Amino acid sequence: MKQAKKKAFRDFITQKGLKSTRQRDVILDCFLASARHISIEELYLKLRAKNPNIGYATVYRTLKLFAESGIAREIQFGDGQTRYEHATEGEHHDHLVCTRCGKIIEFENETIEKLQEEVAKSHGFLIENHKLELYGVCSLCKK
Amino acid sequence: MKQAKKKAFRDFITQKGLKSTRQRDVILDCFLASARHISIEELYLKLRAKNPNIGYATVYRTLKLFAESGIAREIQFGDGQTRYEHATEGEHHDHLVCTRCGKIIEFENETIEKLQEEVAKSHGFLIENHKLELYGVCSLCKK
DNA sequence: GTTGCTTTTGAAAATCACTTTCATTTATTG
DNA sequence: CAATAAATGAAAGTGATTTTCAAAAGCAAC
Ligand SMILES: [Mn+2]
Ligand SMILES: [Mn+2]
Ligand SMILES: [Zn+2]
Ligand SMILES: [Zn+2]
Repeated sequence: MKQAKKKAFRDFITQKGLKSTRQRDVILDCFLASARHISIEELYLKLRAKNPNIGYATVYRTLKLFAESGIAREIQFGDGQTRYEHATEGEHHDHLVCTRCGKIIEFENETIEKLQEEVAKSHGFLIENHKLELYGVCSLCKK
Repeated sequence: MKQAKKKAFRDFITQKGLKSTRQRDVILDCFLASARHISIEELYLKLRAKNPNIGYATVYRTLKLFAESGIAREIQFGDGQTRYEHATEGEHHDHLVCTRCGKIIEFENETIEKLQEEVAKSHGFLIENHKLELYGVCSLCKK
């Protein structure tokens, strides 16, 4: 899993004629070792702990590269911070977000996806991507 | 329709012990006379045309009040600008957004909504609200 | 209507999340 | 080893939104 992503990113770097740098390696390792849906700030702080002089801009730039290479996906949950999650080629899921504790659950629902296609078709639209987020209270916070 | 919203906002103002001001009236009229999904900047410019000294901050503050009172809903289509749309108590719809021309189509799909509830239930979640946006190419832009 | 107390307003400054700039450092290629 | 092109980090810049604060309304209660 992690090795596959590392290889995918190395390939991306090579094929684009970019350079392999110590920073990119460190950021990739840290990202892959992190929980899903990490914010840039969170990742940056985690990185700074072991690499006190890594630049803020470098983290931003590198995460964009991860997304471009397909190993990460950028997500916005509307709290003003961009988050990145691990992505895998051809995989897709949507999110349940607890508005109390911030817990995030991922889910896939084939039927919903099909219905989305139908809605789009009925309006002559060709879907490129979509965003489905369910906000509410998780089982623990319901107490 | 418009009268109902005006009354709803007046009631909100009264019940909250807020004041009725010329600015709030003007902004409400302009908002109600505008197309759906208007950005704050757009509304501000429209307002300035007839009220050259209305403040930027006042428009921001007032739109938040509209949302709080239930007559408007804040939406983010990921272009970095907050938009507001007319909202009606008990009504809900989702969006199809053209990534080429910006066209927005509203739709409702009962089946999708029911399936969302099922997904939430299966994870012990209680949904408070949700966001479903389908991004793609509209029929005109497909040419 | 005047007074007195609050809330609201507008202009400007501040904030926040990012993005750009640019001089310096680093990776890669011959 | 150069030579060269890309990457980095610190700091400045952006753009949307928010806050600050002194002046200007609202809204009672006289
Ligand atoms: Mn996810
Ligand atoms: Mn709408
Ligand atoms: Zn929770
Ligand atoms: Zn279009």
